[in-house]
Amino acid sequence: MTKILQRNLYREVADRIGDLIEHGELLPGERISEKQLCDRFGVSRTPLREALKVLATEGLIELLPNRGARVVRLTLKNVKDTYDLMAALEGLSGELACQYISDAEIAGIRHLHDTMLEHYRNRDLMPYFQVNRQIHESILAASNNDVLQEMYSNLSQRIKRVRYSKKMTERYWSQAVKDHENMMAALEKRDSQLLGQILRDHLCNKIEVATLAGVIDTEDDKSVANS
Amino acid sequence: MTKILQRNLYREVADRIGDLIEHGELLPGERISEKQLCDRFGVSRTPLREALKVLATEGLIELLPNRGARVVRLTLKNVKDTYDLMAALEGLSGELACQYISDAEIAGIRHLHDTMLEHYRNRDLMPYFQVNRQIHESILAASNNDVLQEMYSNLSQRIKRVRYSKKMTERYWSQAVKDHENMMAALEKRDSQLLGQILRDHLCNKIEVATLAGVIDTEDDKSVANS
DNA sequence: AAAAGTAATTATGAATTCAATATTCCTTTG
DNA sequence: CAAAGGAATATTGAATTCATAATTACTTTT
Repeated sequence: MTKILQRNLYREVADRIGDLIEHGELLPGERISEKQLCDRFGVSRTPLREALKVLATEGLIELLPNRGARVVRLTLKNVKDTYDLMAALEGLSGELACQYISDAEIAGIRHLHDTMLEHYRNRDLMPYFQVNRQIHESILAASNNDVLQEMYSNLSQRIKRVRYSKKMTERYWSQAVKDHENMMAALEKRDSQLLGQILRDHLCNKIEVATLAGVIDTEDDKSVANS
Repeated sequence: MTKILQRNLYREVADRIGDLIEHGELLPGERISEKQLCDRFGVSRTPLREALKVLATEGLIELLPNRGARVVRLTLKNVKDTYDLMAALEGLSGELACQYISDAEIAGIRHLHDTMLEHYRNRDLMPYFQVNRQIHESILAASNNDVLQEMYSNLSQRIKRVRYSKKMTERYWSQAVKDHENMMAALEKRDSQLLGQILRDHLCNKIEVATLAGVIDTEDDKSVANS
């Protein structure tokens, strides 16, 4: 059932440019020079330009006619909009998961959940986040909706580079854990409406938005004055 | 506030290929010949291939390495998945719209609603659908979430070509109209939770899926046997 | 010296060319 | 006569080339 991954050069290049953006080697608002990237990757302009077009449709860069491309500058509103959307998608994933998930899968998620609680008790932030993500991904996978998963991963991609801000107040954290307790209960009862509701309201997302205000691109970084 | 629409050649070509797919001039599973389309549009292969890459990202075609491209074959599950997702997005659009919508905008939608009822009373199916769509689009626009709107229109694009099936049983139709009455009421009260719920459950979508079974691409049309 | 205008340079947009892979058609063999 | 093998053809993948628009550097003028 493993998908045949087609390795076109353009896709390879697009992924690597995506990495550069994610890791901050290409900065928001920064002009992307074709020649520079061609030299860097050792490819000609043809596949590189194809990659840029794809990245533009994926929402990571924007194309300025006759003036090249630049990394999309994420505004606070933009990120907030994206999180709202992702919350809705998570809600749907929960509803659908309840319909399709197997006992074994639930058991797997229960295990992740318990592991996460352990990390919470030890206040191990990074492992907590990692398992947390695995839980959400497991539910998404159990949703049995390919289109949903595709969309979610696209949105996730877009905001990856600002998602590192992992500050977490005790108050928010304990609430997030409570949410997860409720999620787990709803999932084990296969209560699709309830799980959907919890996931839509799960404030994990809102927390991040709240803590993001300082991280988001300001208006005056690498941008060139445009007419 | 009107966006400067960039008119790259590749984007133009992508749109026109999209039209060909929508109108059934390129059939699902059909092999897309680059040369043929180049001649048709009078462009070279460079912008055409860029267009194909973009269309693949948008989910309208699929690229087979070294074997060209072909129109995505929509399965019933695929369409169902897409509708589920769109319903979730509509729900979100309703929730958000309640927060941001102005009295004037509500009045506008009320007017559309009354017009739609008139078409329903006269059993004018096409005008009914048209105004119906306008209502949903107005709510979406009032959501004030650009990312949401972008995603929705992409999904909409994908299934456009099977969305023509406009059969409608009396029973379903009257239920859809009732849904709309409730929507209108929720919107005028700005009850975001309620409107969200109604839109998620609005069976307009499910109707179409139900009537689609016969329209969807079968497994044996234009496809070439692949190893 | 600052601003405006113009030439030179550079970067992008698109077509063409070259290389590699797949497909077709024909021949050969069991 | 069917199936397998191989040459010829066509198609795709990627680099190069040509054309056009934008940017920069320089000159001129006030």
